[in-house]
Amino acid sequence: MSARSQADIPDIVIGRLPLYLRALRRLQQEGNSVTSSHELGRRLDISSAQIRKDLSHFGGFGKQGTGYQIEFLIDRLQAVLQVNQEWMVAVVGAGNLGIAISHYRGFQDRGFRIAHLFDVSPRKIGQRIGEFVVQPVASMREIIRREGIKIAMLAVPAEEAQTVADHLVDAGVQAILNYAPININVPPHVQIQYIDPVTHLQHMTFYLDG
Amino acid sequence: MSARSQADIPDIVIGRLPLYLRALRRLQQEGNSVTSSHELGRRLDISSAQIRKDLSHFGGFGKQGTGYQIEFLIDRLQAVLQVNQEWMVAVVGAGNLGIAISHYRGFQDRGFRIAHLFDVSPRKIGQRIGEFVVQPVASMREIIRREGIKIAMLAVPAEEAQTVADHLVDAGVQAILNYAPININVPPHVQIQYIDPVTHLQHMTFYLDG
DNA sequence: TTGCCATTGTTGAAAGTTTCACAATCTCAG
DNA sequence: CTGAGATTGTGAAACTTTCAACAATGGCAA
Repeated sequence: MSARSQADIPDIVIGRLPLYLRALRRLQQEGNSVTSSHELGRRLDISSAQIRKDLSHFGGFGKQGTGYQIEFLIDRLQAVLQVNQEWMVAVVGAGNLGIAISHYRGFQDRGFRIAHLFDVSPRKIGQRIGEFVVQPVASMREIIRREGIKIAMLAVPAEEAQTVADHLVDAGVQAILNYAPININVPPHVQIQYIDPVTHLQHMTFYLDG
Repeated sequence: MSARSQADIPDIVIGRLPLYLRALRRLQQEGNSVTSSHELGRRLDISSAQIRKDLSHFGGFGKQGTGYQIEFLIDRLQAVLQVNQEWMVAVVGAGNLGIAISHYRGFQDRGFRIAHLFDVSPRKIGQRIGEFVVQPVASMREIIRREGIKIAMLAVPAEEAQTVADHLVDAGVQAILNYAPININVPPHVQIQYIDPVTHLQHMTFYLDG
């Protein structure tokens, strides 16, 4: 991992912080104000020692004998992950998936807001999808530049993913969440993550009998 | 990981096999018939040594001096992952996400076929979604049992995910891909994997400047 | 056939990650 | 105030994963 590697914390630790955050918000919703590494661990199926060690990278957030103040810990983790602000996100691809993403209400309160939905197809451009009007990929670069958008979600066919990613990077995007079932190459200063349900399914079928 | 741990191969290795498979199919589509650990590694951003070591767990698939026959390697990996057959999959939740999943054409040729789409809402039951008619969750157990379905995708609200998962396990499902943004607990003989785009986004924002 | 180049499979070392175990410290009841 | 019980933060140990290096081997050209 590159760039801001804040005091050299392992990437694998960073990857668990969103899970802690998600579980903490749930605990809070359920009416709790305090929790412990044991309780969190039980819920997440992660050892309590691991949770304590992960959190200790960022300072002593807990209190011996008592545990962690949920609200305080949520605040600190949001600050660490920089999701105590709202990031604008561009979605590219207005097929079934892009449309489902655009309708999803779950980004809002976790630090993200979809700002634009792009597609190449003349059939789709101009169409209204929820609160968005599909915009042409041709104007993507200028819009992303102008609005300083740093994050994009890629929901285009595999064949187009690399090309679109190149355009996004050129426009200044620094983080891409790629839903296309293909690996894409980006410069080292750009973050990339993948979502491909089939890889998860294939991982699980290894263990099934029959 | 539990159950069939075929000669004790690390789970992290199993998790990479679907990526190898995906890249190999792409290489094949592009007209290649042979590849090497270096070429695969370059595409996947994984070291060639790692790829050779991973593959060596399952036997010597390559030839010194030449590399790997793509078609042969695809066959072997599909056999290892047990995706040289077609698994029936049940989708639970006919919201935007469940609908997008049901329309997705990308499962077919990678070992999976969506067999049913379930929902609780009377408004949705009976509705036609692509090639499926939404069926009541009430009849889920019987259908899954009868047809011997082993895999389910969960696209219901977080609040209902644990309950639905319990029903699925009770019905005999052995692998669950959970799209709800919440951790769920299942017995050790059941595989579970998660897809939550927000956790990926939050992972990446850690590294962004600003 | 020989020699050169490419590439695998494998070993052992290095790097990274998780777990253990416990002193330090906090809370609370008596 | 004291002692019991709970829980954190952490250094060291155990374990896992990745990487580097290279002998062995195959293909091919001359």
